[in-house]
Amino acid sequence: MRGRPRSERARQAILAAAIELLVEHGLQGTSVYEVARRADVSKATIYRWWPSKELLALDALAADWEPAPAAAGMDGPLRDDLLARLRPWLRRLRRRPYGRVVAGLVAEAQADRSFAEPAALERGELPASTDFELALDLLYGPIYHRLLHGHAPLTERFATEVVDSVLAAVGARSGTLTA
Amino acid sequence: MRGRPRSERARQAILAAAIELLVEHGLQGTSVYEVARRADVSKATIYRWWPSKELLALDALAADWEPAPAAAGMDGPLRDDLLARLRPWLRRLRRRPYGRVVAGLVAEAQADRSFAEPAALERGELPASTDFELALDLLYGPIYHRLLHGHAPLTERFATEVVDSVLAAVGARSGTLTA
Amino acid sequence: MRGRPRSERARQAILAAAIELLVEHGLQGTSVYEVARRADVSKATIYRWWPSKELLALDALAADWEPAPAAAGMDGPLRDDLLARLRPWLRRLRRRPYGRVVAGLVAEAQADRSFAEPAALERGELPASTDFELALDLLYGPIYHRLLHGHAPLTERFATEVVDSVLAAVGARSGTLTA
Amino acid sequence: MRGRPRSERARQAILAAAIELLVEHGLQGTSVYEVARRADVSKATIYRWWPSKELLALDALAADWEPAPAAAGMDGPLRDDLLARLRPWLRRLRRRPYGRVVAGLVAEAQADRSFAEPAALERGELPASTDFELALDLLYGPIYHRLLHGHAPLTERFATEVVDSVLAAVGARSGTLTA
DNA sequence: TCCTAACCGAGACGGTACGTCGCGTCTTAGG
DNA sequence: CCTAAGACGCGACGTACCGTCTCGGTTAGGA
Repeated sequence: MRGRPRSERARQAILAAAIELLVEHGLQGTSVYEVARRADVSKATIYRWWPSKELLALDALAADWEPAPAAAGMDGPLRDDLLARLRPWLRRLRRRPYGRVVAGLVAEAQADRSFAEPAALERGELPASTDFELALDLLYGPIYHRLLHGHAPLTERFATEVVDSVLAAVGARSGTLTA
Repeated sequence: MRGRPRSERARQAILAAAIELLVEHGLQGTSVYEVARRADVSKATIYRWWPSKELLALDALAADWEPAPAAAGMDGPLRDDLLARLRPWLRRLRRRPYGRVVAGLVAEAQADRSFAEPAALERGELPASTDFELALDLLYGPIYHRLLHGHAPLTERFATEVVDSVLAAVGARSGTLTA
Repeated sequence: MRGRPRSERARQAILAAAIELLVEHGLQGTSVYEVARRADVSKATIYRWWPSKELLALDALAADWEPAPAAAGMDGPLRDDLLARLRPWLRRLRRRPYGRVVAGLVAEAQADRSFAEPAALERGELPASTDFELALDLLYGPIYHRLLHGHAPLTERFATEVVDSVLAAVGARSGTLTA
Repeated sequence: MRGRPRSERARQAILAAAIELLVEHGLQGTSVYEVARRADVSKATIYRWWPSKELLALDALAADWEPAPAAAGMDGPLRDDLLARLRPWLRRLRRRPYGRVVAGLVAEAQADRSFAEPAALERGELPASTDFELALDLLYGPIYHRLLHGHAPLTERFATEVVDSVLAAVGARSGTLTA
């Protein structure tokens, strides 16, 4: 590889400054200039690596997301598995007011659906008749709703209730679920 | 009251132009100048009656919402009542791609919670132990999720499934409801 | 005329700030932002009326040029007439170090030739054989040279010498001039 | 002296690319990056040997100037000597549109005065009363004026006329010279 | 022969200014 | 009192160049 290597320090400083400003002021309220200033970096350096403020925000969000906790067991009952996945997610959402950022991003792009996909379907635990898209809506919908609406906290109990609600719904529809 | 009266023609033209541009380009992608141009109206006239672009968007959205269908019966079973309320809502959402507007508004303000509040609680039909906030999340969450995510259509069937899911969940938690 | 009228105050403040910065820092060293700041004006207002920094500089230069002193008599001998025109010009050039600005502008545009054109030729005082372009070079060239080079002052005596030089040259070539 | 020697190929390629771009786009319109690209050279290599774009331009201009034609005889009459110096200069100026470069450089630096200085003064041919600075203005001024203004070609005849004009002027002032 | 200093290309970096765009405010003239 | 027209201050946008700075790789001497 030729040329001066990309500055790792700059990359991290940019992402750190970005997430800081984003959770505080939201996507609209965050200017690239201010990110550059806080990161002690040139604005051009930001645009060299991120084509827009929005994609920087997406990246900053992802980077702030602590590395997935191994996701561990794939073999327990579905309920436990879903909870094991949701809980750390909510824990992170509680730690910082990501709502403003996510709301801004939702206005531009689509969220990623890669989270639950492999989890349930591939293991065949869900009744064959289950509408998978529906399950996603029932699972993610309430969480996003509460996150964006901010009318109630994203507690552990809430996670349990959402998961149980999905399982009850799916079970009710198929009449087969153990849950 | 003296002086020239407010131009009703201008009001309607503004709202019509606004909703048109909003569903096409989203909140961010819509400029007040362009709304004024399309409505053949002065920008100042817009700001005389709406304090900001966002509030204009909210108003334009509300105005485009066909007048509520009387909301009629309050006395049927809860399931029928919820469905009677959701169905016309989804019908309107299917008519036009409101997703982009709503996403933009969510990024700024909070949605209104006035819809379901009177419906269920006041009638005491929900089990006493029910977490009302949770019910709201379970009901609205999936709909917003599908609206904003756009991964599947907001069909009548979807409405039924969401309502049934909420009732199943609530029933499961309280041990009393089978719907 | 409809709409808010252009702010005369802004126009003058912009031109004043511009010429001030231009004579101090030259064309390159003057930023539109700084002009805006000093004039207590928005940068957009500048670009609304001047398409570029260079054209603003040209305008600022012209505006700073005190209104031509009537140019009066057209009937004296050519020598007196040329001197009457050159003197106030040099006086203004001495007042402020326009060299830096002019140098910058010369690098972009062409100077105006409207000054001497009507003066001599139309009065037929110059010998018919005179190469008019040459006369212009002989008259303006030394002045610009001294202005841009800055190696000697633009004195009254210098003006006299340049004019006499031109007349001597032209007389020598034609063998007819009174001078 | 150890280490890899400076690449002569790079030096020449840089100067060639530079003068090419300079006469085409002027000093402002020429970017160091583009010079590097055309010369197939690193930008750092340019800055290792030239401290700034302007000094590179000066060097490129000098390099493009064909080696002085020996300047030969110092013993002829002044008129012949001046013409012998001016003619090749104008010939070069006709070859390429150096005007844009020179204008750019004038805006930054001062031209060199080394050309005519030794020529006349040291030989005592000019009347003692002559203002030497004035002679320089009268000689160079018209040439620069025509070069930068571009209103007429820098012909051989023009050179003759300028020289004669200077001599006439100087002669007229001193009352001794007829040239 | 191989070490090592000075070179070279590539290209990322901090800065600074550019010219544009949109917001929400204002100042006119006119209905 | 309302309206259209449109200029205004503000502030962010994304781009372009400047001159500096690492990198890895190349090319001579001197040991």
